[in-house]
Amino acid sequence: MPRTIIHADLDAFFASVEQLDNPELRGKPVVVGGSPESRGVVAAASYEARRFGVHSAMPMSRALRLCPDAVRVPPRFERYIELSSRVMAIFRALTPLVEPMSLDEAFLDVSGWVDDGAAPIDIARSLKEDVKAKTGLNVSIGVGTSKSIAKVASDVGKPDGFVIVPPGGEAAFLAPMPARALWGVGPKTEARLKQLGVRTVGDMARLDDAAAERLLGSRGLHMRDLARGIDDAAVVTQHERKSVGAETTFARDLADGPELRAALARLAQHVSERLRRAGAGGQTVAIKLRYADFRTITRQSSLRAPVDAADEIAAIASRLLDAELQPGDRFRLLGIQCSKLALLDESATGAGDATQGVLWDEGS
DNA sequence: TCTGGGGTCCTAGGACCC
DNA sequence: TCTGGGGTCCTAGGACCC
Repeated sequence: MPRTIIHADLDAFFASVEQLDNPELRGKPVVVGGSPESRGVVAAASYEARRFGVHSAMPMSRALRLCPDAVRVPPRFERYIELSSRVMAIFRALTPLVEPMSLDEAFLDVSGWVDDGAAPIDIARSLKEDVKAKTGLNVSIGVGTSKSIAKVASDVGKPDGFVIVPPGGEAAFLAPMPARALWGVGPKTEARLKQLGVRTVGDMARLDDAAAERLLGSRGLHMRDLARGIDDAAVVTQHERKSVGAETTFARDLADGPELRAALARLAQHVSERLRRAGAGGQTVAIKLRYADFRTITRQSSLRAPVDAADEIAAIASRLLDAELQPGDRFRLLGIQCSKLALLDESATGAGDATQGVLWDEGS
């Protein structure tokens, strides 16, 4: 019996929320993200804005040049989290087997309903209609026998997509797609594949074991299997969190001094609060430095015991920063990250949840 | 054109141990 | 006195995802 997996992806989520909450923005190009003066990038663009070539992760300065009539809205994460929770609750009313991938995206395993005689198309349609009726948001739906197929199916249907890949039709569905369509094939891998004439997922599917490993490394066989429509990864409802970090890009490059040190203290405070909320501490503290020329380094230090206090985290981060400082250095970004997490306080509000991967934004 | 912020996983070299 | 081999941990960088 094949599984039935749904991938559900809210369309242009942050931008759609802004249009939902402010009717004046409907039908207009909307870009959500930081200001061009503070070196912001696009976190989400409405489809009206995308017609001008605007997309996620694009520098806001460029987005506004491409689409001068766009309305820029700063992100309101609390609101996105609120709506995301409502959507995830709708998913969980259908099945407990929900794996959120971000605020706007999740996998659902509805095999149980299908085993009981329900048709995948009916389950998926009612889910889509339910989200629209209860939140006003459009969700693109992909249905297939695996996560990988469902994901690609929801991608190709966007926006307001509804694509069902029947069992047995996986390889034929994937074959004409560009290799980049597969999860895990990014710009670098795509370029390497292209050099050897591998352009489509179908080309990838034809690679023999040796060629797959040579081109794609240790994950080669797995990637090649994905290209063949073979994917037995389960929908996982709980993920263990591995790290907690915070970083900030400055509006202008900073030399060492009070401003940089104040930023470091704020970042340590932020990371500390999130660790404590989860009842966890980190046994490794790392800093990330991006220089004015965009060169980026990380430096980390492992401790004898996990820490969660802001002043301790700040002290370790300061030491790492001091060790790297050279006269004349200017920085555009500073980050602090704690990893090797351990539970310190089981009674904290989200203990157990130290673990949970929750709140990513959409972006790209 | 001038490049965010939150993550995960993989690789590779060196230290260290037996 | 020319030099094994395996395992594990740590560090740093990079690809990738949303």
